[in-house]
Amino acid sequence: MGDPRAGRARRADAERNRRAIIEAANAVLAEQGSAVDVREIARRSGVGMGTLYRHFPTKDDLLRTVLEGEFTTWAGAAHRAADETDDPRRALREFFENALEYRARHRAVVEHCGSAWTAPAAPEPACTHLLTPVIDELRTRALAAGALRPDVTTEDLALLLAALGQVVQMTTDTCPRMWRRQLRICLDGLDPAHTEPLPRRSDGGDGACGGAGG
Amino acid sequence: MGDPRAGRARRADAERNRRAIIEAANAVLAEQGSAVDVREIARRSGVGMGTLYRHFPTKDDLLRTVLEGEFTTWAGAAHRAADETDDPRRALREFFENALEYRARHRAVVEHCGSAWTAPAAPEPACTHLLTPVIDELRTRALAAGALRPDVTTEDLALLLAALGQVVQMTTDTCPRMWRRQLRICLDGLDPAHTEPLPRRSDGGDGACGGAGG
Amino acid sequence: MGDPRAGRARRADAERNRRAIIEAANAVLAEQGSAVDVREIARRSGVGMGTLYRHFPTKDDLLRTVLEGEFTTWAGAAHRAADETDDPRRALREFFENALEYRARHRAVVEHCGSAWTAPAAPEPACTHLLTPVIDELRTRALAAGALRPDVTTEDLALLLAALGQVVQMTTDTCPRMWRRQLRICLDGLDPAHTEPLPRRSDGGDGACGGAGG
Amino acid sequence: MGDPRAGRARRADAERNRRAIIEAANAVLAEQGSAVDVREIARRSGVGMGTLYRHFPTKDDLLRTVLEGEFTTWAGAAHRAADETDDPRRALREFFENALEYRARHRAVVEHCGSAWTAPAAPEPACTHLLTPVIDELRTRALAAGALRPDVTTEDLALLLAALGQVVQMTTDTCPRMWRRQLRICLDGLDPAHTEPLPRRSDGGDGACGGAGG
DNA sequence: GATGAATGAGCGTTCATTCAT
DNA sequence: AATGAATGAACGCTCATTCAT
Repeated sequence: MGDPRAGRARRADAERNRRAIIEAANAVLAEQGSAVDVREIARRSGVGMGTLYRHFPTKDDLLRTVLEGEFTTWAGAAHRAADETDDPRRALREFFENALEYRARHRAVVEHCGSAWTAPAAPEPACTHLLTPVIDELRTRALAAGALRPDVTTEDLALLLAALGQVVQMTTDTCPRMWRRQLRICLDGLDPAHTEPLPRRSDGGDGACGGAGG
Repeated sequence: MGDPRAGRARRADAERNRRAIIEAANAVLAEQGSAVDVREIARRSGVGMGTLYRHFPTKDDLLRTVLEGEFTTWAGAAHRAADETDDPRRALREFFENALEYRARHRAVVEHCGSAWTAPAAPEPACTHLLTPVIDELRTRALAAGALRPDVTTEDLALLLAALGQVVQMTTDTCPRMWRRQLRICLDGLDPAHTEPLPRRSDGGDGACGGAGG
Repeated sequence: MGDPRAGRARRADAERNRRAIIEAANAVLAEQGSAVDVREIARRSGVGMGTLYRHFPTKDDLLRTVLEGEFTTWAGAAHRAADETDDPRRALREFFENALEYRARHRAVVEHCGSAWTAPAAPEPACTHLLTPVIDELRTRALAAGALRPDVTTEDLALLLAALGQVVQMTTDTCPRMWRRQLRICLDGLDPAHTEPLPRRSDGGDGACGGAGG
Repeated sequence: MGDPRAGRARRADAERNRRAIIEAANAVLAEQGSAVDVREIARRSGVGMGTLYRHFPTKDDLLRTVLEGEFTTWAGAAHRAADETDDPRRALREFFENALEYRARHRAVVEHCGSAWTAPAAPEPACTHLLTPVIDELRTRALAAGALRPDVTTEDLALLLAALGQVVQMTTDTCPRMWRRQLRICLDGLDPAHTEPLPRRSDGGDGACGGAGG
């Protein structure tokens, strides 16, 4: 009680718990998707339900935190990889390949890849959007190098990524290398040799889908 | 025995109910996906639980019936549309467009589009597979006309369709015409101008993913 | 409508249906006990639910009818058998043996053998009680021949029969001849060599259990 | 971690609940048999459904626990009573009397008394079988004292007990002392004065009913 | 701060009985 | 009179969240 380090110890403990929860949740969500029982996460974390709910007042909060973490580290790795690659076209291709090889195994990640569009006003500001800067960087560089259709937007690439993520999920158990074919098709479709402009995001009108996109 | 219309009258009424259930279920499943409460379907059908379960002994049976119906009419419409179109490339494009415009609004349909791969041995013989013949026909014709990369399989096209269906789901509320862009990219990627062969479905070995592929 | 035989034909038809229902119900109740689904009975009868419920306004009514029938034919057969047997002791033994061999296979019969005591005022006047006269006849004759403890009542014998019926049910699948041992024990216990009087049915007081007992 | 009493305190409360559930379940099962609604048990326990299902993951588990408890205390009491009684014949009689007086009121107990035979391989290892040792002890002692027919097995006694339990159930409401008469008859039938051997459990053949019998 | 027991609305399903035809 | 479809309360069970300790 009077020990001034008690508070600190608590803090440290709490922080350890928080991390344990996130880590366990990450594993479980990767394996089983976001429909898992919260108990399973608590069990794997080694903490009680109360602790879990103290740190994350809602299952959704936990989910969001985990996904933010995943997307953040993902974005970081992607950024570094991009910086190491000189050829912008190859950088883009490898970004997709790595994403689909290493991230699309994570069921909850893939499940929520589309949430940025599904519920853009929902309290999920940071998730898919964390990836946006990297994708945009890759896009800009590829564009500058003439390695990408000129009117491809970041959103386009993000949506293609999400879509191919679903393909990975669908086929991973029965035909794990299948997605490489669809990826190739998409990448080829992004080739600047295709000169016809892509359809407008909207017909005009007011609802121009919010994003600046380009 | 007795009035020959008696049996039929009953039948007619029951059939009306059956259809009402399927219709309501279809609507509900389209809106909310396959996780809905059966009671909601019963409510919207205007029938009691017992009636629903008399017609469909299991929620899954109902689901399957609805989806089979949906896929069957879809396949029929696609077939007719294909027959009316001379240009094989345009036929393929319009198949995708119609599919994504009219079918991909249906949450349960999209949810189950990947089940052929996820659980190929599951008791869902007729669903995605109902579409296979049409896709294969379109593919063959496009191939013959030199309007498609030579090694594109029916599976490839089905997976692209499923993937783009997810894009529709993701964007339909916030940017309903968005998917047309990703579709264009994919279609362009299918162009025979891309001469490099697609990656093999598998690395060799025994697990060649089962499908003949086409 | 005007045909005077129409009514009769209906009657005949109805009677046939009624008998079909009873017969099917008997079979089903014998096999599966009184917890069966009424639909199963209707199915096996070849009639619709409405017909079944027209003849028997309640599952319980049907049950009662079936059981009354069973008990009646049983009682008749037992009566005839008793008349054919001179030795009263043997007659009693064979009554028990036949009952347990041939009747105790009927699950619903055994289940309801005790209902005479469980709910004596219930609307089940005729069931176990249909057997009472035969048992009483056997008892009287055995008593007269000095082949039975003097104060054994008809109720005593009926209860022993019900109890042994349970034994048959318990053991029929795993040890089908087992009940003969317990029957022997009971029969031996009924031997007049046992001179000590049986306990009084009640402690006196008013509730003398209703029966005259015999 | 932390207060060592914390775990225990919870435990104590949970234990109280667990006991409350068992007690309430015991009462309800005694009154209404094993077909009761689980909600009724929860209600009477004063706990929610979740609590009940936390302690007993299945209705069957609860049932089993209650019955095991009931049979265990019963067996214990019977054992102690047997040890206090010198006269083996009287010990056997009093065992039956106590069993029928105090245990056979319990509907679920009586319902499951026959399950050892009905479903010997079912997941009910401990129930009727808990009683076997006591019965066997009583039998052995009675046999040694020449107070029992020589070829009476433990199974015979258990089946007689189950059968008489049914008699208690049948008569308890309308003639609560009735069973004493049938018990006397059975006990008299067990007298070694009856020298004729009991029928064999089986006709020979292979299916010798599994039990060693004793 | 941590614990994990408790809560209860909700889910998929069954079945005795009623009723339109 | 016969049919069998319709009804809906009830059942066994799950799980996101709360709360006493």
